[in-house]
Amino acid sequence: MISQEKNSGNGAGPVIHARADRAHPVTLREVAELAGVSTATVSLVINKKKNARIADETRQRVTEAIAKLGYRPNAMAKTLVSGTSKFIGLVADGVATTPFAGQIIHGAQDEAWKHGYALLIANTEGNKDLEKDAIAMMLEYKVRGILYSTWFHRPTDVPETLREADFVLVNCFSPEAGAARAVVPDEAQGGQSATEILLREGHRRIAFINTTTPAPAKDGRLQGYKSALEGAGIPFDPNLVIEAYPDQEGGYGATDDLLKLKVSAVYCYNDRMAMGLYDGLRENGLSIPDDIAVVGFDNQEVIAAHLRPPLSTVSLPHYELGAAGVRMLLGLDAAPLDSAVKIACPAVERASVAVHSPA
Amino acid sequence: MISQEKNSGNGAGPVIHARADRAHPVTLREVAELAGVSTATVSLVINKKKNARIADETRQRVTEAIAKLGYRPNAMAKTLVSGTSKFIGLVADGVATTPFAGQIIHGAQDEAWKHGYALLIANTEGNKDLEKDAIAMMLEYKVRGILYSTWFHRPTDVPETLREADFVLVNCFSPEAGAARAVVPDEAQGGQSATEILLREGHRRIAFINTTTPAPAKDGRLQGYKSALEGAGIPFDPNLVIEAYPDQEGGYGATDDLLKLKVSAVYCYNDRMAMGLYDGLRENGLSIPDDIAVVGFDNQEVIAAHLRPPLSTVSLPHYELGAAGVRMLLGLDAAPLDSAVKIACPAVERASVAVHSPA
DNA sequence: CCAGACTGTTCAAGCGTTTTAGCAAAATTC
DNA sequence: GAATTTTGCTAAAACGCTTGAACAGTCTGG
Repeated sequence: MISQEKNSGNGAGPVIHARADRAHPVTLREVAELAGVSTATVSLVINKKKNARIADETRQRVTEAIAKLGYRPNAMAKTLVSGTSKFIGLVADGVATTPFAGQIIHGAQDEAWKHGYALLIANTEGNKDLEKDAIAMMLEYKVRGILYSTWFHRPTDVPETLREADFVLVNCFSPEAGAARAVVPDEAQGGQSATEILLREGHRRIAFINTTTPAPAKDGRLQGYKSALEGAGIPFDPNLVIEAYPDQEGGYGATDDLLKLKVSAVYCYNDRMAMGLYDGLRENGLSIPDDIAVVGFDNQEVIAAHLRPPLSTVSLPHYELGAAGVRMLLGLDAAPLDSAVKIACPAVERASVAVHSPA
Repeated sequence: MISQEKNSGNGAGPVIHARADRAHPVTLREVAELAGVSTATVSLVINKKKNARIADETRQRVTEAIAKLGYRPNAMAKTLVSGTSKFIGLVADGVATTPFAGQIIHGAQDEAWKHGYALLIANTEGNKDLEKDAIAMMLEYKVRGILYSTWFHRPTDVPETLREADFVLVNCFSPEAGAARAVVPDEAQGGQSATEILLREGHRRIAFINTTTPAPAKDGRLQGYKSALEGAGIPFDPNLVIEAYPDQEGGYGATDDLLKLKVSAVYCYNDRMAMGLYDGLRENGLSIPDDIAVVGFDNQEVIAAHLRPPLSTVSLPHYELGAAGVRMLLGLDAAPLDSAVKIACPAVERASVAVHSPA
C-alpha cells in the first residue's frame, strides 16, 4: 500500500528495478516534520517511554506519519547512542562441514531473538586468520558478547582477541581451568543412556565400539558405558571395548572383531560407525535387532532415522548448547568459570533395539 | 602483550572475570590525545586515505597510540556517517533442518567477506512472523542488501518488506516474471550429467526414479534425463520412469517396481532414495554396480560418500549459489530480472557405477 | 624576496538517534 | 486568584566517526 502510493505517478512502464524507491531513507526528522512535532517527541512515541507524557492526539499523529512515510529506525544511530549493540557474535568453525552447527545457530538465534538480540555469524572453517578477522569485525560492531563454537566437542585455545569481549565457549572448553565460561554436552550421561537402552531390554553382554581418536567424547562415552554397567551390576570387561575410526568405514571394519566377542548388543561411538556396522552385520547374515541390537550416538538425522531398521541413539543437544550459550552470555543462566556447564544428551529410541513388551 | 600492559599492577590474585577490562571502549579522541594530534588526523591515518598528507613521524605516533590503547574503531559510528552498512542480510528457511543451508551460508560469507561485507544471518525455519521480524531487523541495520534463500529449490513469494531492500533470491525464484533477481541450480543440466555418467559406461536401458513431489527439481531432472538419452540416440521410454517419495523409504519401496523393468542402471532423484534403494537391491541379492549401476543426485556427503559402494551423484552447488547471490547483489555478476541465473551441478563419480577401463 | 604551490594538520559540520533539563500552558489546590 | 502541580512538548548535547574547507608553514621558481 505504502509503496504503491510512493510509486504512483511512475506510470505503467516496465519494472526497471525490482525494488522500492529508497534512495534516501526516511529519518526521524522527516517524521517529526510531517507530524509537526520535534524529533524528541517522535522518539518518545516510538520507544513507548513509560514516563513520557504525550497527548493521545499527538501520539496518533506521529504514528500516522510513521506509517505514511514507511519509517524504519536506524539501528546504527540507536547503537551509537546506547554504546552497545543488540548483536551477539557467533563464531563457528564448521557451519558448512556439518549439519550440527546449524542446530547451534538455530538454538542461539532463537534464544538471542527472545531477548532482542540478533546474531552476527562468522563461519571460519577452522581458518585462524579468518577467525581473527571475524572476531575483530564483531568487536568493531560492539557486540554484546561472542559465542565461540566448535563443530565437535573438544578443548580449544581461547584466541587472544576473544578476551576483549564477553564470551562463552560452546561445544568446547578451555584446558586451563578458570579461564572461560563454557557449555558442552554431557558425554558421560549420554554414554550411560545409550548403554541403558540396551540394558533395559535385557542385554547383559554389550560391546562398545569406541573411537580411536582422542576426544572428550571418547573418554566420556566410555565412562558412561562403565557407569551404566555398574548400575546394572555387570562387571566391566575391557575386552568388550574395541576401537575403530569413527566413520562408516571404521564401523564396517570393526564387524569381524565384534562378532568374535559373541555379544547380543553393541553400542557404537557414533551413528556413522553404526551405519557401517549395519553393512557389516548384514553381510554376515545377521539381523538387527534380533541377532544383535545396536545403538549409536549423535542422532544424526539423515542417518539414524532412516537406516533400516531406524537406529536407536542419543542426541547431541546442539540446539540447547546454542541456547544455553546465549543465556550464559546474557547472565540469565549461571556460568561458572571453573568448569563447563554440561547439557544432557537425551536418548532417542528406535527399532534397532527390540522392544520387548512386558509379558 | 597489550592487555598485559593494561593489567599490570592488578597483582597476582585469582582471575575474577575471564575478560579484559573493557568498561569504557577506547575512542578515536583518546587515541588523538595520546598521539597529540586531532581526531581528523587519526581518522586519516587509520583509513589510509590516498590524498591525505601525513608526516611519517606523525603517522608513526598515531600507530603507536592505537596499538598502545588497543583501539577498535566503532563500526556503528562509521556506518552512521557513510549511510549504508557493510552488512549483507541472509534469511534462510532451514539452517537447522538441512546440511545444505550451511553451504549457502559458507559461500555467501566467503564472497561477502572478500568485498568487505559481513553476513547478518536469520534462520526462520519457515516461520513467516520470524521472517518478517528478521527482514525488519536487517532493514534497520541498513544492510547493503538481502539474500533470501530456501533450503530446497522452489518457487517462492517475495515478502512485501523484502522489497524495501536490494535483494536476490537464492535457491528459489519468484513465479511472477520480472519480479526479482534469482539464482538457482541447473537441475536439467544436473539430470543430464547424472544420466550421462551411466551412458558413458555403456548402459542403454536406464531407469529414472523420480519424486512424487512437485518441484522444479522434479521437472528439471527428468528433462535432463531425456536430453541425455536423446544425446545418446536412445528413445525416451516413459515406462522406465517411476515415481516414489524422495526419501530412503521411498527408494526402498521402489525396488520391486524397478526390478520389473530389467534395467542395467538406475538414476535416482536424490541420494536418500538411492540409499534406500541400496537396501532394497541388497535384499534381492543384487550387487552394485555389477548387477545394477546407481547414481543419485544432491551429493549429500554423509550419505553419498559413505555408502557401500560410494554413490556416484551430482552436486547441488549450494556454495556457489551463496557466492553468486552475493555477487549479483553487489552488482558484480549480471543479474537479469526476467529469469533466474542457473548454476551448474557438477557430477561426482564414485564406485556405484563401474568404471570400465577402455580395453 | 615574493607569488604561488605544496605540505601537514586542524576546524567544524554532520550522520540519526536518545535523553535530560527546562519551559509554557493548563489544571488543581487552598 | 495566586501558588502549586501537572501535562505536553522541545532544545540541545551527546554518541564516535568522516570529510571538505581552511589554515599556517615551508618550498620553489623567477
